[in-house]
Amino acid sequence: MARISEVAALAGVSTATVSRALNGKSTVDPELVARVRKAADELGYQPNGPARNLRRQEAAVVALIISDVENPFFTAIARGVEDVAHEVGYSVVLCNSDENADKENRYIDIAIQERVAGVILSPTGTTSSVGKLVTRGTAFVAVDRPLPEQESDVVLVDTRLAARQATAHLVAQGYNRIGCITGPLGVRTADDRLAGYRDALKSAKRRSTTKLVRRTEYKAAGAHRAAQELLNQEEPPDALLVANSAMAVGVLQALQEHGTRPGRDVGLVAFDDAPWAELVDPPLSVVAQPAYEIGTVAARLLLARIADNTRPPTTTTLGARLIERGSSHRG
Amino acid sequence: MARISEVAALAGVSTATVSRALNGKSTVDPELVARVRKAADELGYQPNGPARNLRRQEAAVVALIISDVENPFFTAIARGVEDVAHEVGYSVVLCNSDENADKENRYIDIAIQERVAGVILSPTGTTSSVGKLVTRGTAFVAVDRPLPEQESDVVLVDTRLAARQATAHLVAQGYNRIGCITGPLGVRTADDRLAGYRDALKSAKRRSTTKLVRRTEYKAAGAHRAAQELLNQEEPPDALLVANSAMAVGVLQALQEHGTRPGRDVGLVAFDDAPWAELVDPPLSVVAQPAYEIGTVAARLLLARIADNTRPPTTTTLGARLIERGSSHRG
DNA sequence: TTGAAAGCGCTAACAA
DNA sequence: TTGTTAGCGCTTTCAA
Repeated sequence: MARISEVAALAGVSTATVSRALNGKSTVDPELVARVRKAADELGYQPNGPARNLRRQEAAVVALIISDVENPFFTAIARGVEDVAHEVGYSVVLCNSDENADKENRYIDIAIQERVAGVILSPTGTTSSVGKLVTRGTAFVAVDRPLPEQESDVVLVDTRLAARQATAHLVAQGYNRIGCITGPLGVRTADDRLAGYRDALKSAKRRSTTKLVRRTEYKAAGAHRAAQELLNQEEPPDALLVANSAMAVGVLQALQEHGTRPGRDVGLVAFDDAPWAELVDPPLSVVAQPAYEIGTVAARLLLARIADNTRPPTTTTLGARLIERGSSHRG
Repeated sequence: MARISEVAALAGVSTATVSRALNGKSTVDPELVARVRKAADELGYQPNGPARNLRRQEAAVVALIISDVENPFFTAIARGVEDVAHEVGYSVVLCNSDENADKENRYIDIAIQERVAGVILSPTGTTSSVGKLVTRGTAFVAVDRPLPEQESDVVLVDTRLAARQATAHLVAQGYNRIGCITGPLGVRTADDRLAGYRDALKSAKRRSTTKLVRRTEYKAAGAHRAAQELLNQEEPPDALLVANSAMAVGVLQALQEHGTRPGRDVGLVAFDDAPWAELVDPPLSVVAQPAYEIGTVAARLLLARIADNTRPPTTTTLGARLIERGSSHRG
């Protein structure tokens, strides 16, 4: 593979000039730039990234560590990040932590080792290994979930309020025994959605009982089991707040198997506006989160922090939007 | 950030010994290994990746360039690749080409610059810039779609056969005017699915007419328009073969708006077994592709090629499976 | 405006 | 088994 010295030789200049010419540095004779370009093209020259990054002590790369590549909420965030990062010449590498603290930790180590310019991550929540980033001074931004230590920029959705509104909507529709299927204990969004659900029951003067609450992985299978359990209880719920769209799949399956019709028999609101939400019968009421915007905001914050790591940390909270459809109406 | 020389100083050994100890090289006194480990821990030492990669002339990274991060088919491939790569200590960086030859090209350049060990990609199909990889001797494997030049390993699904079987199934169910909504001209899977559709019509002695065929982006919006057009024709189709699950969303929407019931009014089979396929009414018949397996096979082929780039190129073709559900039955 | 040369941090060849 | 040292390819002072 061609090296910079070969380009220099072919163009009849020094390697320093090649470097300057190719990196668009101010002061190079235009004629030399042309000669260098031509030589580089002829040789199919591609700069050696590791060498460049070693010398520069930083790579124009941001790492995005998300907890589930198969969750459209996170892939939408990824698009937001990409679009902003690419505008300013950064590459984005996507890493899938799978809601697993070990994998998260591993990817953080890799990000540090590769000397990426910054990291955006949705922390798994447990013993966040993010401390390493802080001590090393690597710029980073948390998305979707705050960090326990909270020493950084973070982009959140007011998910507790959204859960409260969704639950209040179910109350207003006349449902009486409203249940909740949410994510694992310790995952902040899961906790917040549960808290919002309880907030709403409280202001409606409903008793909230743990019998109507289930916590499970943010996946279809867990939610499926949880819904089955709830439905088979002596006093089953007549409505459910479901904490994400993968879970909604499991819940809808369970309802189907149980011969229970959403809306009429069991009111339903789920987080995340999946593309298929309008296709099921009745259409699924959802809490739509501004995922793409989370990504763009996070990327801009990260770029600002890369430029100046002394900025005070900020918290950006975006709103979610309840979209009422048939699954939360008795009619 | 701590350097290897600091670890060496603290442990009272040379940098070479630190390097050997930390990389698990055969011959180091166990006692020294312990001392080095301790020193490294104390300093929070993380090796400098660019320096290591520069020296080694290769990074233990494989780049996976897929055409749509939001398509579950590709994210499932990504999981397969990850699982295999991680087993042998490689990291995977995921890049989203967005079905855009420029972005694909850009990511290929980056992969070359970063000296990744190998590349797995679903080529956009046009003027594949993959040639660069070949000339540079970077290992790579194509997935989902073959390359025009075809000088490499490739993992495919027999999508033409699958399309043929799906169409034959619609014929067998008594549908007469079967249409097809497929992806853009030049995208191989789109072409193949159309060809399989035509194969089936031919063996069933049905006339195939371009009036019942539409080509569009592999997205919901395009398929939605296409379905509307088809339905508003004088002689609308009474069945449709749809080339992926994002498109199926658009088509189902169009049918809903048109007051047309899948199965009874318009038979429907779509590619890709989305998690929601069983939730719509009637459940959607699909062609399930072995996406995860594509990923694992591709990753293993890539590893083999990294180890030995002189292997003859292979083509692996996996089968797809037709899952008949309500949307392709008149009853 | 250009070139010579140092040096980023690591690994591996060679020497001891 | 361990240490010394060269050098991976680039960018960037410093000098001309």
